[in-house]
Amino acid sequence: MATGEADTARLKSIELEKRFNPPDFEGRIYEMWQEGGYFSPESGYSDADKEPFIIVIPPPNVTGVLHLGHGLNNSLQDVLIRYYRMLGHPTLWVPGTDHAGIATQNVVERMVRAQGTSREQMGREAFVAETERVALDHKTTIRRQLQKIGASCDWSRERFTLDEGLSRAVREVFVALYERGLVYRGNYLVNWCASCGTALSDDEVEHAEVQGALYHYFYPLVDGSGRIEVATTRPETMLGDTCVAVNPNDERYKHLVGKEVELPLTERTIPIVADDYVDMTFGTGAVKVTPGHDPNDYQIGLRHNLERVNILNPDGTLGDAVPKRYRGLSVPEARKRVVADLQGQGYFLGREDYTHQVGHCYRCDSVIEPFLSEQWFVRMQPLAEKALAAWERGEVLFYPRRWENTYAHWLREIRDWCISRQLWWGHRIPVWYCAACGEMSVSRADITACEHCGSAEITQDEDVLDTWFSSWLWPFSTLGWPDETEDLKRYFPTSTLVTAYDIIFFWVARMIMASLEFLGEVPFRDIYITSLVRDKQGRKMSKSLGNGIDPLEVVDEYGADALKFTLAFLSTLGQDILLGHDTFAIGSKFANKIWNAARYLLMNLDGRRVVPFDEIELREPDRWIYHRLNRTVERVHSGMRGYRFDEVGHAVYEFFWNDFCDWYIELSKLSLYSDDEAERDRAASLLLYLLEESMRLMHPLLPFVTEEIYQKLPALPGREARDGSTGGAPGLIVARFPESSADREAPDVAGKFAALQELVTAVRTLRSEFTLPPSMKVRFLVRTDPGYHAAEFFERHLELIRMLTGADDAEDGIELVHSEAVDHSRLKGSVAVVGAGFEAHLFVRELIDVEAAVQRFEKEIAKHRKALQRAEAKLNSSGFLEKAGAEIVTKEQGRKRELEIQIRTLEGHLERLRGS
RNA sequence: GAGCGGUUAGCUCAGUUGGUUAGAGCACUUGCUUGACAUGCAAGGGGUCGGUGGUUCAAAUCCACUACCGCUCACCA
Repeated sequence: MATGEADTARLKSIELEKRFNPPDFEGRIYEMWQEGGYFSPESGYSDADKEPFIIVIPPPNVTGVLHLGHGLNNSLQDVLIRYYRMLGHPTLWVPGTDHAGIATQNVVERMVRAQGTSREQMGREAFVAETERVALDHKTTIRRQLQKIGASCDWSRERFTLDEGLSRAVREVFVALYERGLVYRGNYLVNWCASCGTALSDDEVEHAEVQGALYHYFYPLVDGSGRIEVATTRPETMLGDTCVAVNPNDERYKHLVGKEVELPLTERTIPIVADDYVDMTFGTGAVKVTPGHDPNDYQIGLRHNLERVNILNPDGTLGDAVPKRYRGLSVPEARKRVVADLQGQGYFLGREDYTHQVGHCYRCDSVIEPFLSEQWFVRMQPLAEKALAAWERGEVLFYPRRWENTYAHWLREIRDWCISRQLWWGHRIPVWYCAACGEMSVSRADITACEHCGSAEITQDEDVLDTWFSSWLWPFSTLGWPDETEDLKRYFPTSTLVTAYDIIFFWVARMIMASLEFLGEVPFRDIYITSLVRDKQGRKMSKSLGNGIDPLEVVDEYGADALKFTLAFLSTLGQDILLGHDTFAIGSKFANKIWNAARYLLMNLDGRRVVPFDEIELREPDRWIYHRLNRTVERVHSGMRGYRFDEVGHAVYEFFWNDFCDWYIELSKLSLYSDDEAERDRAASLLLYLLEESMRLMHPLLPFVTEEIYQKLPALPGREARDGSTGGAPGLIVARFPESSADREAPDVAGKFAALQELVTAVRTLRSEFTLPPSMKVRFLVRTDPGYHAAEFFERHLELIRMLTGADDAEDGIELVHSEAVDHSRLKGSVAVVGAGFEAHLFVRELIDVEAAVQRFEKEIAKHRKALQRAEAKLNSSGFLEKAGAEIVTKEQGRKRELEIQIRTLEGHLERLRGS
């Protein structure tokens, strides 16, 4: 560079706030990103030849606000998005929310009840309008929260499952599946939640063990020839019994098959039938059968052509099918009365405690009743087969792999999907029933006349569709399907799905089904299953336990970077994360470290000139740090590719803190404060280049602090931005991600530098053990074995060693000797520390406790002897010598030699110490 | 009943294809106002890898059995 330009290129020092305070810049930085349009795949900062990288957000429910699970999930999505964006891929993260039918309706119902009204009083239209208002509110909150944690979603593409376009997708799919015979309507036994007032799919029922009872009683034979004893956990259902079943091979009952029994408490008589289903060994071997209220009984009923008696009303009370005295009672009330009546009338035989599994509503935890009703279903078998085949062909990959079992198992055991919900909040089922001809019309568009007879006397199905019936279309409905939009062409299929394991079949498997059915391909290739967030005791975070952590509070307290970095750092593949509030100190401390390192470097720029990188002579310590950086870059890339966020976090943490701050910045002080102007420029420039590259490397994990620092950096010549301009990118967010390169590899230098670190640490350890404060300069002599690989390296970096060990500044502060041994006379007054291939003698004998030093040596010798024994044992074993690889044997031999030397050396020192 | 995961320092977790003295963060001990950082610097102590048996020259790492913890799935009245 021409010296004439020098003055104009002189830098001023740059001030960063002394205190690292994320709120000072996070909001401003996010705004800058948004205004720059960087969140869009068409930002102009991506490479034309690269594949787009697309994520669709798992849409949070509009029921509430984000919890820490969302914090984790979205932080990791942001890490991926930012990484691929910096790699130059057109990158799109589609945000949005889910209308969450039951949950949201429940929330709003509670709200209106608190206001003294009710859903029924308000009427459907007003209630839905109110729900829309609440949903909008929550959508706004959720968006703000995602922005606060730094999510770089493309907000111009935000979607909601009830949007016009997505609703059209829902209709298209419903009607198309109906046309293909995959959607049907029928009167079947479904899971009914009386409290929510709706049917549920099988997957929405959670089984829990309940302490109940097995009630025994009998039914008398009509012909008076005897009786048959049954046992049940649900005696009240006997009011809907339509037969008693026994096993056809059961000798005890063979003669009774075909006979009738009286059904107590009712006026009815029912037959005894033979059915293979009945287990002769369980209970009495005779089963009361209620096809209207038990799935097994339902099957028996089909086989024997039995009547199905529905004893319940939709609200869970007993209905008109039962005798008057039981009508209107709740199930528990009815159970009591039935048992009491059976006792009163002499049918009751006793009860025994019995624990069994009972289905509960996943939303409200009420007991689920099998309930006979008219519902819409999806025939899942054909869809499941496709989804299974796609997985078998390797078209989707789970991280970690073991979740594929969950996926495959669910698909193999697939059952039809009940999709109607007796709710008001959701996609209204697009079916109209005609009062005139009795036919139904299934239509993509709203209709005003019956498609069969043209009558206007039609009414739309009152029910709405299961929320998941819209969620399963999310990866393509958000991109515009069923229209053939540009987005759909460009950005479907997406790249990676980041979600939790509890919705693998609710959502993940179904999305794959829907995509295969309607787009002909899987919606994403990689499925990253996040860890589950728990509290420090390992309990699931929940509202009722009050042990949840609000991600926004974490952001307020520590900053969004701390949230993101900590979660990534702890995200090992398939392990739950235990978190307390203070856990986020991990990220917070690291961000603080970054801030302060940058602050220090930038405050020391006054009068410096940035030397173009190509003109800088890289010396050994520089080659060492670039070697370390190169290895780190590789670790980061492989960690990102394998969704090993913990690896990525640890890699950058170790590099930046341990290598760069603890060693490189420290050693650079020698140059940075030298008298030589050119040397200072050289050092400052290298530090800036390293800082800049570190910011790029760490940006996905700590986007805010790295961007803030990046914005403060002076222009660095030779750094080309993604848009072709020089001196850097307009935002770190679109700067180039570091790539590893072979010419940065310097294993030889790295090995020597490690030796230097070993020497420095050894000296420091000795100082520390004898409490020689850093301010006390010491004099020492280093002897290296002949042929020691780092001998000349030490020679070349004597000043460095001097600085790092706190050695005396005098000419003879450190002396290096390369020979087998040192004259004992020269070691008077020293105490030694022994390393592999070298020993250091510190002349501090009069300052230390000799007895302590003796003990130290004894301990050291004992340790080495043990290791030597192990090595010798190996080398004496013929098996080892014959079968182990030559390399390993050589290594072991070298190790043995080294230990022998060290022990001999240590023994010599010990002797001299004792003799003094 | 079936399947899956976990069991490694006081705590929370890493540990690639089996190969030297098993790592990290936190906590702990000691010493430091060392030209940015006490959210810091330097140094240190602390595990033989749940148990048993096996394969191997060699196992935290592979195999079998077993114990405990957790999760998921499952229609036995």
